[in-house]
Amino acid sequence: MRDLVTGSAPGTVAPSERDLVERFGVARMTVRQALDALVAEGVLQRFPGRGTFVAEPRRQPSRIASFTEDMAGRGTVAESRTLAADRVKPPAGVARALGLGPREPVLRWRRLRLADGNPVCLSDAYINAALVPGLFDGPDLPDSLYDELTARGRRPTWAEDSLSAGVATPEEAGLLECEEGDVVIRLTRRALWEDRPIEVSRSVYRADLHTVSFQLGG
Amino acid sequence: MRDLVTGSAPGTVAPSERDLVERFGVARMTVRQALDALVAEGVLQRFPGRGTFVAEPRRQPSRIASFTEDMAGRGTVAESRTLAADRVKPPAGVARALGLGPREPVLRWRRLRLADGNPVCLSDAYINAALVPGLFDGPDLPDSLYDELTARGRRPTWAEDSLSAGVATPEEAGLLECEEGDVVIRLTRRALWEDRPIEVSRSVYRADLHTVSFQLGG
DNA sequence: CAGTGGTCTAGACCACAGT
DNA sequence: CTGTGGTCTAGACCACTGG
Repeated sequence: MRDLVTGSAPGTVAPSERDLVERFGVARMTVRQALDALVAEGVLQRFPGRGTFVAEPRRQPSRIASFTEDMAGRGTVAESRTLAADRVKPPAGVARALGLGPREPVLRWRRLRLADGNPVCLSDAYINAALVPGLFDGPDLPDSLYDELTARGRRPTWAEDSLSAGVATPEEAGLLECEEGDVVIRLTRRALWEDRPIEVSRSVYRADLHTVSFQLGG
Repeated sequence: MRDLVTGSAPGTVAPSERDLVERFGVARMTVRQALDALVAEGVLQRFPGRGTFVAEPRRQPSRIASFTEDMAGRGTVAESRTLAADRVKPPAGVARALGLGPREPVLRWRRLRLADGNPVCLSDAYINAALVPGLFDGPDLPDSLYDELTARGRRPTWAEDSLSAGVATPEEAGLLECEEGDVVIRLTRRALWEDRPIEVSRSVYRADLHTVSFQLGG
């Protein structure tokens, strides 16, 4: 069904509903339900009295992207160096954001992120261990946190990113290969899976090497 | 129809489809179409074999918000002081982002934004004059750009916000009542209405007074 | 005018939950 | 087992568009 229109240029007329009824030997309500799905996806657009047309591709709001995906979208090569991957007693703010008590197990994954070879970001991801058991137990660490969460059916379904700006601490400056006091962007993400907090991350970006962007819908 | 469930606690069972058929003396396909709309809105959720239930309120991704709306969402009072509202020859970058030639008319609205009385943001909004004719021609300026665009059926349908960080210039520091060299967040918005660029704005926030956040979906 | 999508009817059979 | 939503049929009338 989808084959009839996908690949067609935006603005192309789709076959009329009554056409499809004959072609597939099916009731019109059935045709409409199939078309309804495509309309909901934004593939088709209906105009009463005129017909059904292939829609202009919709601009999408930002989805929840990982660093790797973000960089891929910019056409730059992301690298990652793990500085720590362990079980920690979470900082109080992180425990609160994860909705966990101070004793509940939390995994931390500290990474230095490079874009095209330059150190742009230092990130600490705190993960609710109960939702991703054995994450660090394999012989190797996962290549990508979000790929691993996706593979386990735990990819975040909602997230809030909060951005502030400040200056690099001595430790941050050392890792990011910049000067103490250089301007940095601080990004905190709180990510939920099915309304349960699964990941809280704190990232520090070198402001001279990185801008952060978001696409917003209607 | 909507009255039957709205206001009910999440998790409440809705009347079954066959119930509604009898109650309204209508065909089941008709009932389903009505329910489909509520399901699409996220008000209801269906479970095959069990029934239809009032859904948990969905977390929403960020919509395109104005400064005023953003502040209202945080429970703080927004004020605005207009520093300039005029027709300008746009900076080259702005003209490009608006998809206009350097000669086409662009309106600029420069405002100082206060939150709870503190100057937190200096913003320049550049507006495609052709899409909002006579915006500044009335005896008074509009109270809110986005309210005015909404009233004219021109509220942006899509936008991209890009964030970077830096330090305040002497001019910015003077207006924002901070020190030259203080850390600031720079936010550029490119807003489209029906795929046509309508507004480009550049805002500078005092990093010590403001954080920016975005909610992301799936 | 003929053709389009929008809506509706009064049935039907299916797969699936819970008892 | 009964009741639920999921899907489907073979019609019907309406409002709207375009020639």
